Amino acid sequence: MPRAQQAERVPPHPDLADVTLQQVLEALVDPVRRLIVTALHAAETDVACGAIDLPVGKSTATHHFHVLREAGVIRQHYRGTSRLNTLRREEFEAAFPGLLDLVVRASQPRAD
Amino acid sequence: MPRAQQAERVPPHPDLADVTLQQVLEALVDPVRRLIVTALHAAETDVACGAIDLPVGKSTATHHFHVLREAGVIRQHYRGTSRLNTLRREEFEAAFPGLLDLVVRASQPRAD
DNA sequence: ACGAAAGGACGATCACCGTCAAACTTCGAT
DNA sequence: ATCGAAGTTTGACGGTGATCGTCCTTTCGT
Repeated sequence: MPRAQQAERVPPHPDLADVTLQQVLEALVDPVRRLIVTALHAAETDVACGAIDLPVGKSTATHHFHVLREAGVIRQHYRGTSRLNTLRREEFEAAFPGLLDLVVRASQPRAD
Repeated sequence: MPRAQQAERVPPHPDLADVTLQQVLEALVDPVRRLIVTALHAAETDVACGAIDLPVGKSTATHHFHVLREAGVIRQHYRGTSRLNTLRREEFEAAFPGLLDLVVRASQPRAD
């Protein structure tokens, strides 16, 4: 095992051109996953999985992050024992304009 | 039974302000329902349920139209033995901007 | 009045997806 | 070297929703 220089292992991320609307809708239809999206949107920097408190167990959380990553919604990379997450804002917005806004907006208390 | 003048029975339609993003995403995540949306979008006038050919049986189709109506996506009214459907374009667009466009756009062969 | 056409209601089935617990892996710190 | 923290993997379970077939209802033609 090459002890290289902290290779910052990166799990596979899809090209957003290869992500289908079906995938994206399936990803965003789950309330827990929208919670994650909302939290990441509010964050200024990368956020570790455990830093977002979710109403589900660890393994389920892992699953949700996985789904979001495969749908091109978030980007993940390791740092130490943590996995940091970010929204793929611009990219995603370009591919599915308006969608993230809808999710974020719906999470806010209606204050018209 | 009052033989009134063809009362054009109308099933209950939700106010779009009462429709949640959750509902809408659940409605649009189904490919068959997106097919319906696409067909209605392409149509110039109201369309009967049977006029859209779907890869499912009659009762299933009825179910899908029901879900779409409850999610505020379509409007339905009877005419004779048929049930006519329309998209609630402006209303829906105002409540969930961009969503219908995403669905319609995704249904078209990628012709960038 | 009858029959056909267009839907709707109902019950059953089936597959999938979210959930959890438990065991395992990695990395950092002591 | 060891321990703990943070995730991951795996397998099992359960609920929900899509689907179908069948039967019922309504309305239009004739």
